[in-house]
Amino acid sequence: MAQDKKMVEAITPMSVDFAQWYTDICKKADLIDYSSVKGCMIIRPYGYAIWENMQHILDTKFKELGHENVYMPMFIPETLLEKEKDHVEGFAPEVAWVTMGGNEKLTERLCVRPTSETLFCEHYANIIKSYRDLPKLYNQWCSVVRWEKTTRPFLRSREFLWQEGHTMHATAEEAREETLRMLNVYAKFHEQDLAIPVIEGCKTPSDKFAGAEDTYAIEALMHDGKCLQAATSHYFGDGFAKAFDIKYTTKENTLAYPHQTSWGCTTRMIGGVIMTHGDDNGLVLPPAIAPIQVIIVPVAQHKEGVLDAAYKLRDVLLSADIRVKVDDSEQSPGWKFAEYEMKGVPVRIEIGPRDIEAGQCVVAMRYNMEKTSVSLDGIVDTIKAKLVEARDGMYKKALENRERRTYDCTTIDEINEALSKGDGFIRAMWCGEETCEDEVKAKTGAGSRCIPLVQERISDRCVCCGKPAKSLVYWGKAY
RNA sequence: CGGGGUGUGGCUCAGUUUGGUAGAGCGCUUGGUUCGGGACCAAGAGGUCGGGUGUUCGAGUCACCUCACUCCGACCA
Repeated sequence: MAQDKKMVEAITPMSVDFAQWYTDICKKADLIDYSSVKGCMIIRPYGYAIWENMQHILDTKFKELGHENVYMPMFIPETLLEKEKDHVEGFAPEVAWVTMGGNEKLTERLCVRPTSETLFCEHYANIIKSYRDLPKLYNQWCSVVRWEKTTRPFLRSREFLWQEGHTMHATAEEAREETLRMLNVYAKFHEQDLAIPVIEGCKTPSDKFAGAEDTYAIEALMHDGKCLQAATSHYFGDGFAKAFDIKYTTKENTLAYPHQTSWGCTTRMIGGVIMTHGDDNGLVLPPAIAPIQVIIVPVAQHKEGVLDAAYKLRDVLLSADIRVKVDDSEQSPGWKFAEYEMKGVPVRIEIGPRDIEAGQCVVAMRYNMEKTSVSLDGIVDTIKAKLVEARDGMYKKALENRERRTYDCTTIDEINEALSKGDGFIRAMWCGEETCEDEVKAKTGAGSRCIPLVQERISDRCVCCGKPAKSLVYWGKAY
């Protein structure tokens, strides 16, 4: 068996057409189907199970940190959306409107939420009266609508699932801490659970969220060298509080505006997982979010004892809280191998007459396609170790890809030369002027991605104008 | 929103140049043989050709309109 051979003919190879490869995986791994409305996708059970696993990990973490889940309406009256000027200007081009109720024209049109800052603010204005009411740490899981012009499954759909945290704090310091705390939650989730290395950073002023004082984000590098903003966390200061007249009485009996944050991540993360870990045989899922962590494929299952051994093995693993399944369908073993590789199941166990006789089974790892025979004694510990190994191996591979595609540059020419070898992260110094930011993008195609929290000084001069540099910036072509 | 590509059984596509009885492979159903990398044989079911309007004796095929998907740009989670 040649391990480097492409075993699934149905998927367009990455090297031939990365975009096509991506959509092939979305469809062939049964993650999504298209619906009859442009940009609105059907998330199928296998895709949704991935989302549920992501949700569960994050939701648990949010609650540990004191956040409470709520649900806000999906409609925002136009006047409410318009209360914060920058915010409405940022979102107006992509909101969907409801203008009719039944057969009657509404007196005020309703926006289908693109994000819920305004709704939270309206509510907070009603319930925050005293410093004793702070902080307010709310989160909601819902879908939002943004009328995108071009759409792609998970990466850019008109309706997408997400989580939005909205918090209110007595002081700016507290709110700033919260902003970074949640950014870190996202970063850890990506690195630990999704095995995706990320850069934590701050957006440049031109790239900030509409209405935010500071926008932070985590940026990941995909297999093709393009960047993906994987999650964001915003510090709002008291701008919205002022616009929505949210005031509380302090201990000293004075009136003050609270300071606000919001932070979110979306089903786009599934796209990030696909484009970070996937290969020409299909999806490769990190164990933490894989709906099936271990697939057991019985070989010659009609022979006596084979299925029983498979079920027994399943039960042992199940009792150790491993998400495991036996595929006892009538398909051939080869078909099953290919099928679960396409679906990215991290670990496959083959068990047939030869194994049973030897007290063994075959364990195949999805991320590197390695196959080994292991003893059935102590199988739980073996498989647990394999799942850890899968996460670590995937992370290492992704990090190597990022490092291979990260270039330090001090001039525009160097950027262009670096990018001629393939897309990736460009690290270069910046003076802080928007004109330079625009010029870099115009001349190289690489936009500013973020100002990393961990700063280094790779030169004293701006990569564009040559004036004294303020900060190191990551640049790249983005999804 | 600009530029390309594609819409024909569930899926992938041929047929469109030159208008004349709707095709293939895969999948599906049934029966049998198989089973350590997408098995094989036999029989069977399944399509108003994305939608609309027009031209024509006759349209999957020609014209116009429209919708969707997809790729490449600009904008965005």
